[in-house]
Amino acid sequence: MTQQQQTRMTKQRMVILEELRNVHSHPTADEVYGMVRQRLPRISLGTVYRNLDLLAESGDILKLESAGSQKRFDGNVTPHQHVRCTQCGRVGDVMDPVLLPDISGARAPGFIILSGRIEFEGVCEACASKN
Amino acid sequence: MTQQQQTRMTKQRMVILEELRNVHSHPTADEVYGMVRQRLPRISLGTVYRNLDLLAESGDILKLESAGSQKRFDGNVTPHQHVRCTQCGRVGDVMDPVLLPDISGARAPGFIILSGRIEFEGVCEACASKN
DNA sequence: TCATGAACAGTAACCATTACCAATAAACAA
DNA sequence: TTGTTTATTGGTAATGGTTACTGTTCATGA
Ligand SMILES: [Mn+2]
Ligand SMILES: [Mn+2]
Ligand SMILES: [Zn+2]
Ligand SMILES: [Zn+2]
Repeated sequence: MTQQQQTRMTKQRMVILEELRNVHSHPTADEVYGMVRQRLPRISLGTVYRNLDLLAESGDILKLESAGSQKRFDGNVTPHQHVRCTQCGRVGDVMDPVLLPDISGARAPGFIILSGRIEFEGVCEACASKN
Repeated sequence: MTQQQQTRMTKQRMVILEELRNVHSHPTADEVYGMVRQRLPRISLGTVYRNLDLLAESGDILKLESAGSQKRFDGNVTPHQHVRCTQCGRVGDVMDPVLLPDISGARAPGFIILSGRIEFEGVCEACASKN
């Protein structure tokens, strides 16, 4: 009989979650680190990474992954979609009815398709004004 | 007046392109390295990375940056879509009419949306049989 | 208040990818 | 064919993001 491992609500975990819920910027782990350090100056980067993973695991936050750029995190877990700036990697929310793609006809040899999601790409204002 | 830099077709670049066109597995850079080394045992991993980038730049191959820890590469540049195994990261082709999502109504504050693409997720046969 | 061990800070290790550089070899003109 | 130019190579060091380790701390329930 494996004992269910209990989780403790630490000050660090609390602050990380609060800070993530207060912004719409989809920060990277080191950006979260910078935000949280204003309130907990002695927190370590490893603690930030560990808690971001645990919070994503438990469904309290979203982990946005894309190979080649660093992971980003989202305190808003209500269903919505994202745009990614192809130049700087910044992520924004898409303000629209979440249109789920019809994947009923999709076949892929050697794979069982479980879900489909639209990934938007574009340019953020900061990058657009640079060009 | 900047001189246009010319590109040379080296044996290494040739073999990398050929090997990529011969498989449907969407290999990672180190997997390409393993494939190419059978024909060019003295090739270096850096050369593989450099050429994968150049070939993607010139449009001869695709660089797939979907979620996962490593980028993957595709010698098939005809329009098609991909599934990614959420357990092992393997990527497969989706055999279906390419349904481009309608992004005309999509708005994202602070972003200019340029394109949208369906990301399929699922489980590959190898992982499915493990469960 | 105390005992337990989950979580911590600090730091080392890891892994994918890039950068560097002297040596090599495509490309092209003679 | 031969020589010249310089893009590209192999080998290796460096980078950047993330994860692993370890002794100490502190959240939690008895
Ligand atoms: Mn979001
Ligand atoms: Mn493909
Ligand atoms: Zn940008
Ligand atoms: Zn798999």
